[in-house]
Amino acid sequence: MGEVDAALETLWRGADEIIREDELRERLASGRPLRIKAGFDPTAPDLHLGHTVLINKLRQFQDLGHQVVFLIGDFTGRIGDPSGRSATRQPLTGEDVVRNAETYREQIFRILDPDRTEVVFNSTWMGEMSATDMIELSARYTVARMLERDDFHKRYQANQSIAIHEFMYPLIQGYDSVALRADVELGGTDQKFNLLVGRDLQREYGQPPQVLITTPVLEGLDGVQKMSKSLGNFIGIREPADEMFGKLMSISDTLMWRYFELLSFRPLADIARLRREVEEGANPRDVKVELADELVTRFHDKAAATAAHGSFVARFRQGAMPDDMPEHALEAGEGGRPLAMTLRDAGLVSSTSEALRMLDQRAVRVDGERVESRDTTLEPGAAYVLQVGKRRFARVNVKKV
RNA sequence: GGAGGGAUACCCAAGCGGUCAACGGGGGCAGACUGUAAAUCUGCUGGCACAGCCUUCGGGGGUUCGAAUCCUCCUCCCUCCA
Repeated sequence: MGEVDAALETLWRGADEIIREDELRERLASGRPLRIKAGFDPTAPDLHLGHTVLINKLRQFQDLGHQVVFLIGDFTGRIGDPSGRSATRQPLTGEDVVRNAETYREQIFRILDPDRTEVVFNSTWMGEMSATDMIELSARYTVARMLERDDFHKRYQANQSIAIHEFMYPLIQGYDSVALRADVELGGTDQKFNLLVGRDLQREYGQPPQVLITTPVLEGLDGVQKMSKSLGNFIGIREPADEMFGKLMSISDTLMWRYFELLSFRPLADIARLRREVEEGANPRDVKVELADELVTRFHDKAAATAAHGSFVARFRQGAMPDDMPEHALEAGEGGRPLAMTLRDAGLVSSTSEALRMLDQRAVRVDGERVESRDTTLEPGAAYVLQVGKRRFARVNVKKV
């Protein structure tokens, strides 16, 4: 198998579509470093594993010797949100953008090679466009073609409003490719239309059209909905090692294979072997541990992963307490401190009512001993380890008044 | 500009004068079990100084012994017509 074939095979992994493969092959064969573009929203710089599917692909290109152009869409971000209804969204200031960009850097370089990454802002060229330039750009695309985009099409059919400026976003995104002379652009499957506009505009401006690679949307911890911060089903790449490890262990045995395919860097043959082993009776838990270990190592380091594994086993298999837990010093009134209130004040539950429910459900432990009575009080002058469920701990020092 | 429809707890969604702190589902949490914070089963899912009390059904005012349920005004959303 030739070098180009090997490269293509790597690039296909976890990719949804490559448009067009023959063009990509040709460019890879040219031997020159290609310019690989990926655009990011200037807001929400808290990246999670879902974002890394695409970033991993950028990394693969770097490993093959190509240059990544990490585009921050600050121009569009400063104008407002494209999807009509969220008029309340605050436009970002220049300072916000700079700060967010810094946060991006800090995060993406856990995966990307800084020497082969260029971070650019589209305000650099968009900000200088005159009204004339803008109209010229708009003249290169038609309403009918815009309406090909699924969401525009549906809204148009359903007689829902489409603001004119919404048409501008794909144009601007496409023009970015022109300005950057992108060879390849990566995006989620939901970006396909916008990416295609880039191809058309490049042709309009006399450039060879970029190759598109779309990456699938990663499911969140629930295994059904896409991973997103707002749905709360995400694993942030800046999360502490223990948390990351635990969350990965909490995904279902089925979802685990999807994560292997899209997030692991292990060869596909390895993964196929693991799958076979599980089918033949190996414990899927142990395979999941390997996945958790690899990913925690990537975003922290090997030592952190080992430690996280250790505390996971200790806590969930052997019921041990975590090494560090939040501590609180609280005062007791006459006759001790009611446990329910204390659980609330220590932040283990959100209300005394919830504390009482937890007591009823036999979920509360004090110093490792299960407590069920609603009327339990804690004697002043001592420290206690309080636990709700398997994961919530706090150390409380009850002081005499 | 005109005519209708809607707004219920984290989300979806019942309820249409008392038995409603409000059915059901999702999500979340907990317990059991277990080879995992998998799967499965069960329970819980307004607040409080908790066998009682207090505040919730878009907002205000009203009718009534009693309202999420009826009347009225207001706000917002949607559909159709222009």
